[in-house]
Amino acid sequence: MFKLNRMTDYAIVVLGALAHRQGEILATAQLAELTGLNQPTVAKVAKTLMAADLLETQRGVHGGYRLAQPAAATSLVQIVEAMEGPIAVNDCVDGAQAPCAVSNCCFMSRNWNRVNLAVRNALSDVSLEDLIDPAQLFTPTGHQPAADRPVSTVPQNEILS
Amino acid sequence: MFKLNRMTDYAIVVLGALAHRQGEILATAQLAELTGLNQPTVAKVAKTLMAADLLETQRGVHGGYRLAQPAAATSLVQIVEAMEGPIAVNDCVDGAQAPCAVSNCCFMSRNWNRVNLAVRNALSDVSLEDLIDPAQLFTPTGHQPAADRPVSTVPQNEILS
DNA sequence: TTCAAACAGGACTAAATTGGTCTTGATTTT
DNA sequence: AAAATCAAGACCAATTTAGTCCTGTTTGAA
Repeated sequence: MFKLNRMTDYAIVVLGALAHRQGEILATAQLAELTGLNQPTVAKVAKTLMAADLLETQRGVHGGYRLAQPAAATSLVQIVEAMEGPIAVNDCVDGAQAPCAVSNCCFMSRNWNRVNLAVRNALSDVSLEDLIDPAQLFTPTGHQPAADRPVSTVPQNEILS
Repeated sequence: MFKLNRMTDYAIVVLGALAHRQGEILATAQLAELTGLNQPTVAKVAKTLMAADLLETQRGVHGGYRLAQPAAATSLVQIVEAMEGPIAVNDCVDGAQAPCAVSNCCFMSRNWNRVNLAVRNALSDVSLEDLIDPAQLFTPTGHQPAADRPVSTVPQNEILS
């Protein structure tokens, strides 16, 4: 558990593709080709990332998206919070807009904040630049768009080890 | 996001009630009364906690549940993993039973493991004992079982501050 | 011995969330 | 003016989660 949404996963891949071609403006169709995602999905992800100021847009014929800041300046916490909202293991912490669903909230608030902070710190320690190391990724031949669940065709052991 | 399931929230409350009456065997009906949850829900939570060896059971007429270990020895990470399975922000880490849903897995594995470890450490720093400080909680009068969404009636400011 | 209280282990349904697609409109370049 | 592209949001399908229920088994007491 504590799993990221699929959309966050997509966002990382899309941002990774853009980081790899830093400065270039890429249309959603190009991004779809590079990442193996469907174009509408890329568009949806890009819109969410736009709202968080992680992307810049250019509309019109040769429009598309580009990173709003250098890859080294974008941390995982920004990406995750852009896609999933503020980090909060339950409703009792930080913003605390909702009242406690059950009773554990009130007397646990301090501990929950500690947990949240640790998660945030871990995520902010990883930058987008850290993720695009193997440069051979994000080449169209390396991926094939699949109908419902695009899967990387890059051999795992080659990179992991 | 990164939010805990409702069931995990319930588990914490149930364990808190048991911790507060350490050693005593409480039936699900009693736990329901103490926590403001419905009895079937308490039963379900207890079964899950049993499977994780966090509770001991006594069957039969005067049966019920009791903590399997002292509250100080039970950490949040045990509770969370009991209810939600192993901590893994995505499928690329630790067990890694599933192949990468998208391509970010392979080259991010190291970073994801770092994040997971930080989350686990944060959760293991908080024990069940830390949670039952305000002893006046878990008195039947302090809660009223609600139909669908039991809400604590304890004034927040009194404890939080 | 019998009965009732309690847990064991699932199956099952309903609700909520998430993922993915589509449509209509605005903007920009050619 | 037309085509390519993003903007914004509605919408449906799939998945996950929450909650309930049913049929057993175990245990203590009458």
